[in-house]
Amino acid sequence: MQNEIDNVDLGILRLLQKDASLTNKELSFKLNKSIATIHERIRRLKEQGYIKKIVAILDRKKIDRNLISFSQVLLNDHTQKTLNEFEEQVTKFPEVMECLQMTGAYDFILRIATKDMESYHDFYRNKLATLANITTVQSFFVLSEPKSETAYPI
Amino acid sequence: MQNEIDNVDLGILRLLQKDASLTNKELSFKLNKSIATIHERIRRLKEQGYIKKIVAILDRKKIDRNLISFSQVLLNDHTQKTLNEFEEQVTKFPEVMECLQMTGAYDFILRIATKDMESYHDFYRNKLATLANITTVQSFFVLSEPKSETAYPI
DNA sequence: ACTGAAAGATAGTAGGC
DNA sequence: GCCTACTATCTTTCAGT
Repeated sequence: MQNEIDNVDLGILRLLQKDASLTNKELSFKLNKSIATIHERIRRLKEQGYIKKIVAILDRKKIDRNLISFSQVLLNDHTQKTLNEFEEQVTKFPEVMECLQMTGAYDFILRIATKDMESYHDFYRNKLATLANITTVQSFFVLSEPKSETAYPI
Repeated sequence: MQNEIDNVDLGILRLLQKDASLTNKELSFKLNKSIATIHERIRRLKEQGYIKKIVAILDRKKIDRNLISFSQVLLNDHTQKTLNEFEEQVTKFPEVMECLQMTGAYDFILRIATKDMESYHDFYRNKLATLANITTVQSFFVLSEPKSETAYPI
């Protein structure tokens, strides 16, 4: 079993990133391969970890997540212990959709989804700000989303 | 047709956000409803826009997107024309996965996915920096991803 | 609104090229 | 590695409650 990827695999990944509800039959037509071939390719792409998961993307406004905040966090120090503790605790908060350790002036960027500014404030005061070793938190809020993609162009 | 959502709908959304390859049969078992009911609920959730799309999430490192940058962009002015032009042009770049207009010191945050620092540099010099009306670009790079979720806890 | 069952479509498997 | 053909399973529809 080789670990290289060809144009058929790329085509499958390209299409499934945009719409994973496409059937093998539809893929086989678009990519000029038999259904069985498509089936086997998808099995391999999952097995080899190219496809991590298939998920439903929801309209966040419909489920009352109207406010997205990006919060840049600076910690007091950067010992293994402090970093691990912060990560462990902050990733437990359901409001935190994303926690990324970054280069630059701040240590982490958090993407935080809440119902509105009031619930963000509540999260900030009663959850985020209670964590140990935080020096600074700088928050920005999303005004509009001209582009938001999960699909990598490949 | 009512636009309210009940516990069965919530259960479906909760499960499909995590794994949209679940069959109606599996959902019907987990939620104690008939297959036909699940089927009808999902149809409605799509029709009403709760479920925007079903997508495959890829492992970006497997497809050679090893570097993620967050770039904060400040524009020269904030006329309708300048904002629209910037949005229109920056969203066309395939490297730009996300373009968010923000409150605060900067106007936009971009999430940029490239192969490595060299290809980021190429993008920056030959694409992003060529756009009109940019005052400042401040970029940070992802070191690690302690948490990265597409599923809202509901 | 929910259900069970029928009909049609798709996924998954196996054997041959 | 790709295909056709087969079987199991799933989706989709619909009459009945």
